[in-house]
Amino acid sequence: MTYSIKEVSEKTGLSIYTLRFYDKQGLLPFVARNSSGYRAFTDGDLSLIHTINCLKNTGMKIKAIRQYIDYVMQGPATIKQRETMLLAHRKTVEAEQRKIAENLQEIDYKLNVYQSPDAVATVTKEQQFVQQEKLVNQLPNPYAQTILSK
Amino acid sequence: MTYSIKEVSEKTGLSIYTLRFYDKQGLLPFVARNSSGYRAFTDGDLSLIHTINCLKNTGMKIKAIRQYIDYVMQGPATIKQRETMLLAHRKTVEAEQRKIAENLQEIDYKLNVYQSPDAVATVTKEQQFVQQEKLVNQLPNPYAQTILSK
DNA sequence: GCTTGCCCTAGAGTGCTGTCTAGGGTTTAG
DNA sequence: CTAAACCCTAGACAGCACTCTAGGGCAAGC
Repeated sequence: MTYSIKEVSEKTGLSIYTLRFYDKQGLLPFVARNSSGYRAFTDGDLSLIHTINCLKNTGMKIKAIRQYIDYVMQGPATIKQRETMLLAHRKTVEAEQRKIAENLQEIDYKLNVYQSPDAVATVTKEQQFVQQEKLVNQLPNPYAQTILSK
Repeated sequence: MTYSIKEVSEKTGLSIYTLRFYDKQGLLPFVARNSSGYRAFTDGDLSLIHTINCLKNTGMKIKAIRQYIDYVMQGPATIKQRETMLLAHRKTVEAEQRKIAENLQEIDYKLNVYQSPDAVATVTKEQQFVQQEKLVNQLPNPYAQTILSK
């Protein structure tokens, strides 16, 4: 049993365009063609596409994914290289995750300000401060309202 | 005290090109100009650029960041809208984080296979399986080595 | 007054990842 | 036999976020 590109598109959520694009980029060298030149996807192919999707979803570049797939196509001899690649990738993904978490914390800090009962006072004070800075340096005030008490 | 674009570039890690690009995109309407037409960044401006950076680092699109900055420029009246935006953004970032974590788990599964003492056997068996699939469906075998023990 | 090292704008170019179009072949049901 | 619904390729186009170039202004030191 094999699947057409449309069926694979529905199974994976990748558009037909994307599947053909990936093929063009050398990500799907394992997909065979039938006698009419149509792509005939097997279950094993789907499993590999799933792996490609995981790598893509974690931010790996297409060029790097192609490198990984190339290793897969060369068989068991490249297990060590694959391990090295995936370890390095995991490391970068984890670093990226940490960075995002940190930035999210700063956003949460902003949110706390906005959700506090003193939000208006805090924000007004901040705006006064930046307007004061512009004033001191003889710069135009770019803000909508001028809020400068005394 | 104000900062030149070069100083801000060094402080923030954003290239001068990127800072000017952000300005062109309407992300820096708060940055004033001195008498020579040069951008004069204040400390308050740096703080806002920091916020922009947090939003960008968590994947917010420039267009959405501009919307947020527009709210900031309108003063305390838009606190509610800012809160709504940041809450929605936090939700999408958290969803994205979860998705990445899930995909990373699948990559870890692959890594476990590669790191196991039976790695060669497992990978060989997988390759035999996919080659068998191709054979059964009368498709060419795209793999480097044919490993098909009876 | 001239070189050096900044600053500016407008707009072209790049890299990546798709997405779509044009032109054409195949398969199946009526 | 033909219409509908698939499939194919090559290559154009798009969206995003920069990155760079060309052409020119300003400020400080020699």
